[in-house]
Amino acid sequence: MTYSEENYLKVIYHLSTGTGKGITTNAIANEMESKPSSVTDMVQKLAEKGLVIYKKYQGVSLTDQGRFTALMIVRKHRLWEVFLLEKLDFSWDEVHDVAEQLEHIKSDKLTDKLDEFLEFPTEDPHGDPIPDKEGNIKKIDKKLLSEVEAGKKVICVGVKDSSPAFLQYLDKQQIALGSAIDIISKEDFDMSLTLRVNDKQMTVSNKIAANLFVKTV
Amino acid sequence: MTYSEENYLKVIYHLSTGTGKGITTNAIANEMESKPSSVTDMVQKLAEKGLVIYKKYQGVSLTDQGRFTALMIVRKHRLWEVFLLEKLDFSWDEVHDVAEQLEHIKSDKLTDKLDEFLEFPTEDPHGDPIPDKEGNIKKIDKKLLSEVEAGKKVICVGVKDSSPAFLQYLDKQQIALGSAIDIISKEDFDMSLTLRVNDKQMTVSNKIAANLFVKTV
DNA sequence: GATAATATTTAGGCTCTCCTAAAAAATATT
DNA sequence: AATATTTTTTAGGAGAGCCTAAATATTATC
Repeated sequence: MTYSEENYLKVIYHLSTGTGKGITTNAIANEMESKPSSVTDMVQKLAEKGLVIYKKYQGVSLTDQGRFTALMIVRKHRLWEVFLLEKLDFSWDEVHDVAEQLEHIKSDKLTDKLDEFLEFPTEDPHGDPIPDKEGNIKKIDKKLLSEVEAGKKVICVGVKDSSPAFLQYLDKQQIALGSAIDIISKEDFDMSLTLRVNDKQMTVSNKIAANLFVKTV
Repeated sequence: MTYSEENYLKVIYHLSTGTGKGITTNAIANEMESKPSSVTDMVQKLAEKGLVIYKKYQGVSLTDQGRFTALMIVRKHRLWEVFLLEKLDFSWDEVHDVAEQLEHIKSDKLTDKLDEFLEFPTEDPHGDPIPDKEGNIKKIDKKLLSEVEAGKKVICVGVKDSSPAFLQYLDKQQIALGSAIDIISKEDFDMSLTLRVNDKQMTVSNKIAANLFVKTV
């Protein structure tokens, strides 16, 4: 399994969650920042190896074997993120890029020992669940802040966008995993929200709210 | 800097220690388990990038920039070895292969934070010195056990061969870094040695003795 | 349902890193 | 010193993974 093949499987996995349909060539190319023709090439190769199901013009989906492989990469990525944050004092906006490299290290023993060293975490620093070594992954009950109606009290449980820019914004606003958020009002015109977080009132745009996962309490 | 380029620099670095002369194409090919013609290709590429000095048929040597790059790879390799052994309970014969992958992770922050997390170790689990971030590497006073005369008392400070087979042999004989060894006698016929280690007497072949670094006390 | 727009695939090419086989240089042998 | 042997380089090619441009299929629009 090459570095590149692993990245394709991971991207297909991420695009698949939620959709039962085939993932389009264009969607993959966008996510990989490559070209559709490159995707077609690779997808055909992955299909020959039995990792994806692919019919011309019909999009692609993971086989059981492909999904398991993808889950093991996601597992490694998220375990390393926990390691970087908890043991090496990285901030949550710094962990992703390094984990992107570390996720490709091949050693089952390393992965399992790391898991043990971290005391079997179930979520990464962005609130995403960590698959276990059998590929089981817990489903986290969450919705986007933008989808909750005004008046509700919620708790921040994750982020959709984990780019440094967004994560640094959250740090600046002192919003972290576990933060309690009161939704005071919603502005119909631009869907912006007025919130109370840490006893402080603030207004956030719809774009912010559409990238923050919360659970209602 | 690609994975492959880094491996070439590392191999050239290791073959260079001790020799002031150019490293031959064949020596590199042997070490890399590849072909001399492949080495010629890569060495020309590294020379264009200013990482090695190369004249046809004259062998190759590292430039300052090439040596520094190699030292940073060695630094990462040895730090990861310490991590695997001390934090994840790997045994000393298991660390090398995984460190071989981890040494290519690119993040200065990661390397330096790892160094700090491990409390700035100066040697790896095989007794080899760890370069600091400026590329300084301490010279360890050591000689091969096979070169010490009978009657001397020495302490094990490292291994030349770090293959699992050899390291497992040492474990079995309860020889570790720091072990005190009395050289009782040397057999002229086959250069085997009779030793006392941990109050136990044993005989080791010249091949063993020629792969164990010791310092005299 | 025909045509326009979009998405996808194919064809052919490029770079990287490796290879084999042949040529050239260096070294060893007589 | 001339020849044989070994080492090294060159030439040409293969597979991976990417690209652009062109062809083809699908979907949207009238």
